[in-house]
Amino acid sequence: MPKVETFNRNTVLQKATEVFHKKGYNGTSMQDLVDATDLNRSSIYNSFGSKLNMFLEVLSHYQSIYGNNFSQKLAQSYNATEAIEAIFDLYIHEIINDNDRKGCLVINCKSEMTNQEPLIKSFMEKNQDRMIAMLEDIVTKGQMEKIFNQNQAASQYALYLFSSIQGLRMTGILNKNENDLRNLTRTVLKVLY
Amino acid sequence: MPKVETFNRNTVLQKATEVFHKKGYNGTSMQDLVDATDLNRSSIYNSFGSKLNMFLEVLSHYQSIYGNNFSQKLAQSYNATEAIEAIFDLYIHEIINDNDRKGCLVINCKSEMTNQEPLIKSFMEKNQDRMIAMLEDIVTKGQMEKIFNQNQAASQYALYLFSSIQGLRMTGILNKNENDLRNLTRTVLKVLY
DNA sequence: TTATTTTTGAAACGATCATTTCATTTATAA
DNA sequence: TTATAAATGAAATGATCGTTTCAAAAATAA
Repeated sequence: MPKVETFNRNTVLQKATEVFHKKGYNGTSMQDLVDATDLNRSSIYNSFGSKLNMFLEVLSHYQSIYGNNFSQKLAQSYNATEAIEAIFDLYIHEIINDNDRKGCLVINCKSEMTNQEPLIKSFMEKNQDRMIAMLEDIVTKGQMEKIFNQNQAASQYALYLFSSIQGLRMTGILNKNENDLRNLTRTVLKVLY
Repeated sequence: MPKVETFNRNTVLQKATEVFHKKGYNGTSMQDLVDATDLNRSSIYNSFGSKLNMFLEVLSHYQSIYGNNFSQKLAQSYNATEAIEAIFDLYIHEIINDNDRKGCLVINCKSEMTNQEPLIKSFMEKNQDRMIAMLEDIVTKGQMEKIFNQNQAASQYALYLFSSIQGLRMTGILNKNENDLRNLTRTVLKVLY
């Protein structure tokens, strides 16, 4: 019966992600999205409902890609040290490859919209919970393996690492010196040992 | 000859700061600024030139207030430990009092505009240099006083602290638990000793 | 082929965007 | 008081905002 959706939803989301990432939510116009996605204005509204709704899908899409990268790296690591280093390594690469200094889409959105859009706020809360749970998992394993010390509860170290990642990502917007970033990471992780 | 500027420029900047802080640069309209400052549209353009120009003045204003707070705290501290703790303490209070989760005006702006506005980018570079210089100063003193270790150069520790502050400020948008934040700060500073 | 359902294109919606214009008001210096 | 120059108010600028509308095109199932 129906004419089926012709465009590839992931491709469209990828294009939309690039625009939102570059210009931010408020800096992106619907015309920008029409131009970037090669979709008709009506098709966007048919498929995504509104600009905010499309952005929320973009966020989830971006998050799931990140999540997959994490899972892949974590699966490859033999112990907690490798795991945590793999994660920071991933961010350092992200920073160095971010030539136009866009920063992190999620962090940018957190600072732009958390206090304005309830749906964004709850996305950020879930994101934070998820990140901290993952980090706490790694720390707990490291502590059980006696690789990490027990000076702090795993949950506290997880919050510390979560905070450090956000700091690293913000710092990396202007400082892309790999030595600096690796040194910074070493300093952050030192407290665990 | 001339009629002199009647409004108080600092008061106007303060009002404008509140709006930009709450809504971000792209989220703030000239109408918002007219409403908030009780200034006429023409007067704003006469006195500030453009929205971007007014925002740049707002940033400087905000920065100078912060700078004064820093100087005051630093003058009151007897050694490097007290100095660095005073700074983190200042941010923790800032976070806890930020009831509507606006975050830090400068950090928000860094993530929103660094890749879009050259004038903002250079402001952020200067801001980073200034912050790191201040932190390096404290670390150097702490190292000379043998309070801090010498495992890393003062400049590297300064970058680490700068990064940690940004992380703390971003984390504080959603997590306002004072125990968590103090614990986080302790963990950050532990590496110095 | 035909009926059905969705996508598409183009135009239009009213609202709002940052900025400009200009005549009027206001306050100063002479 | 009078000449001068800036501040002010109100309206208008053209562009762009997010969103809606609707007839035409397209693709499927029968």
